[in-house]
Formats: sequence, C-alpha cells, structure tokens
Amino acid sequence: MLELAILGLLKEQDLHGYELKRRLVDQLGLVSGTSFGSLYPALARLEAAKAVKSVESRSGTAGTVPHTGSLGGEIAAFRARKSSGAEGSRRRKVYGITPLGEELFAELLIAGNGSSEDGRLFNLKLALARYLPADARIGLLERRRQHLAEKVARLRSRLDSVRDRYAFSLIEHDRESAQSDLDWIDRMIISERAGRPPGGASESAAELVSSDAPAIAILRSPTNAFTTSPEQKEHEQ
Amino acid sequence: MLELAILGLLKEQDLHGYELKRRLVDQLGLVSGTSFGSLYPALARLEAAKAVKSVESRSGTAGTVPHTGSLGGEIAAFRARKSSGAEGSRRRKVYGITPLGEELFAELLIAGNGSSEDGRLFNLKLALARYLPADARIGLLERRRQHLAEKVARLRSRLDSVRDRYAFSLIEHDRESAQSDLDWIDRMIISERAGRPPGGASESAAELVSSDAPAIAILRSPTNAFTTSPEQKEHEQ
DNA sequence: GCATCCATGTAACCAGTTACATGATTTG
DNA sequence: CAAATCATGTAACTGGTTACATGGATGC
Repeated sequence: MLELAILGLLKEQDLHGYELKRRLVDQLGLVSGTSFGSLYPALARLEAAKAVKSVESRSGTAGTVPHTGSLGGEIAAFRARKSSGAEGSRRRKVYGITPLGEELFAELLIAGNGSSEDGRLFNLKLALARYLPADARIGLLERRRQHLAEKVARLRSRLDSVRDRYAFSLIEHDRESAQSDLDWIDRMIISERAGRPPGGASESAAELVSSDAPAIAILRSPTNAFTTSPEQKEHEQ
Repeated sequence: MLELAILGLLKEQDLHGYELKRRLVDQLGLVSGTSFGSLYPALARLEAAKAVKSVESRSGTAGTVPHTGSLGGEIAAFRARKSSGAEGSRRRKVYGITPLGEELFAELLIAGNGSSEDGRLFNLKLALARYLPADARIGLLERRRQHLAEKVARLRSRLDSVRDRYAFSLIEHDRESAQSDLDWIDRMIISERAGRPPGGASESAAELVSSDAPAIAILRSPTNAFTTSPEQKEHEQ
C-alpha cells in the first residue's frame, strides 16, 4: 500500500523522504497522515529490493527537482553537494525509481484485487489509474462496483432488524453513502467506456510486467531481502 | 475498540464468543469482519481484567439465552451442562459483563475523543450512544462535525492543485461525501438537541464511572494484568 | 551559540489479520 | 463412523502508529 504510493510518486520525479511524505498527504491525500515511522522503513525496504535507489539528484533528470515551498531546500542541497562531493554527506537522500521498481509498481497496481478492496486501497489505485491500461481501469471500477452493490444490499437488509434509534440512523446513512458511491462509480464507468475506444495502451504500466516472477515477494522479509537463506536469491539480478 | 464493542454487546445479554462474533458483524455491522483471532484474545484480556466473566448461562439471567438461528445450540448447551455439571466441559464459554466491566465500558465510550476519531470508532460509539448521557452524545457529534468540516475544507482546497483526471474526480467525490456526512451529522445534532431537554440522565453509563482510577490501563499488559510470573494459572479453570 | 526547522532513522507498540491446531457435537 | 459444523484458541505476521535519538543547517 505505502510502497505503491511511494513508487507512484517516484514515477513522476525523484524525491527525498521528507518531501515524499508531504506529497503522500496532500497529493494522494488519501493516505491519511502517513508517518515517518512507516515511510522510511518502507523506503529502506524498497531500496533493499532494488525497486528504488538513492540518486545524486544533480541536474541530471531535467529541472524536475523538488523546489516545493521550502526555498531553503535547494540551498541546503547545494551546500551538501559542495561540501562532500558525491558521497558521505548523508543529508537529504533523494530516491529514484528503478526499472525493477517500475515492474513492482505495475504488479502492485493490478495485484490483489480479488479480495478485500478496502476502500483506501481502491482510492489509491484510482488516483494512480492513469498508469493502468483502459481495461484494467474498468476492471478496477467494476470490482469496486460489485463490492459497493453488496454493501448496499447488506445494509438494506440489516435496516429492519435494528431496534436502536442511533444504530438505525447510522445504518441508513451508511446505506445512502454507499449508494451515492455506487452511483459515482457507475458514472465513472460510463465515462470510462465512452471516453476511449478500447485497445490503445499508451503509457500503461501493465506492459512492463514481463514475467510472472513475483517481484512483490522481495518486500516481505523483515529488514532485508537476501541473507536469510537460499530463498529468493535470484530476485536481485 | 473491539473491547468496547464486546462490552456493549454483553451489556445486553450474556453471550459466548462464537455468537458474539456474529453479532459484531451484523448487529454493530460496522466492525467489518472481525475475526476469531482477535476476538478470543480480546475476550481473554477482558476476562483477565475482570471486566467480564465466564457464566454458566443457566436460566439465571431470565430467558435471554442466545437462541439465534442455530437451533442445535441449545441442545448442545443442555448436553454439556448435563454431562459434566457445573465445570470442566470447556465447551461454549458464555461470558457476562461484571460491574468492573460496566465501568470500563463507560470509560472506553467517553475516552480518547480528543484525537483521531477515525470514523470506525465514531460509528461504533454512535451505535452505542444510547448508553451515553445526552450531553456526551452531543459532544460526540460535535467533535465528529468538527472533524468533517475540516476534512471538507481540506479537500476543497486540494481540488484546484490536482491535475490528474482520476485524482480530481476522486477528491471531488470525497468532498461531496464528506459534505453529505456533515449534513447528516447536523441533522443528528438538531434532532438530538430538540428531542430531549438537557439534564435528565436515565440509563447513562457515565454515572458508573466512580473515580478516575484508570480501569482501562489493566487491558494493556500483554497476556495478563497481574501475576506476571506465575503465568495465567487461573485461566484454565 | 541557541532555537528551530529539515531530515533520517530506530524501537516499541498496537490492533488487527490469516493460517493453523484442536476438540466436541451433530448428522447423514 | 465420517464429514460437517460449532467452538475455542495460538502463532506468526501486517501495516501501520507514537515516541524517541540523532544530526546537520539556518536564522537570529
């Protein structure tokens, strides 16, 4: 979840942790209040998995350097670069996504849709939907639609078994909300189907998924992807 | 959170774990898919904290025995009682709330409103609002209102900084949802203020909070609140 | 040179999950 | 008696959180 969001942001441009966090909050907004305590470990995991690597953020990737708000930032970066050359400064670690990272991103974006679909995850995925091919996009919406339809039905049926005044009001409002979500999804699906004739996949990430080798698995082991045992050795190609 | 829900259900009647779970799902519905893996440990914690105790569910507390659906249930209970008398059968442990449990319930219901208010918790509390005195009820609603108002503002301000079509649509819909929640809360507050002239607290649980001794704290220590070394001997009674 | 902000990181904890182990009872 | 269902429980893991430790840079 967090990994997906991070990769999604890094696809746009290289960023350091601090700035990444800001954007998680108010660009993908949905990931409410993600904290450093989870962000940095996530970055470390991604780096260990070679999905992301620390770049020296020098003018290299065009003028896409952060620059958001904190005008002291660039100066600091400049100083850091000046004082210690290419390495050792330790200040402001800027991350960039690797090809393996792109692959992982694509997997995460299409993965696990069979089950829970917990809302937050759906939101995140939709916010990143521009990286999906049209059909996967519609698939995402359809699954959400299904989920919401069931929820509406479930809530409706529960309505007449509830005695309590507050619980009743709550359930009724939940049902209305779910219904409104459903209507919205339906509009999205319609506009999606209308908007583009199926077929053309331009920026789609799905094409990047070369094999069914689970690049995802590498994120699992606690602090570091290798060492443990002969397992998952060949991932770190 | 789970503890609060459990205590809330046990306030109505004695129940065993399995049945409790069913009701968590479709009576308080909100606690989506609570699993046994968290329910039983929670019950154990509550029992260790003396907030709950295993009762022999014999006709004692009137005709409030479960009886929901599984008509084999009662027979089983009967058999169990018959075959082994008052103890040892180990099958179908029926829990009842203790006075200490009532106190804990009241604390949990009013506690921690200063911060997060994560929606699920609000829902649960509102579903149990009948146990709150009128003023605390309004307080709960007001805090939720505040939270939602901020959310609406935040989403509104984010709208014009977002380029992406999907992210935009998402945020806009989120804002509308939040606004609808807000309107609903406002209606609730109005009806709440209108419905009852302030003052009279009849069934209110808050009165049960005798001192500010934190009965809550007892739930914290890992497996058991006291003892620490002669590990949970009395559990396996 | 001290407070403050930017920035990275670790550790302990939290509330839950899935998967598994166990056993008792019912029913076909 | 075997399979299904009811019921309780444990262990390992998940995906986060808060609080804390550190340290460089900057402004005053």
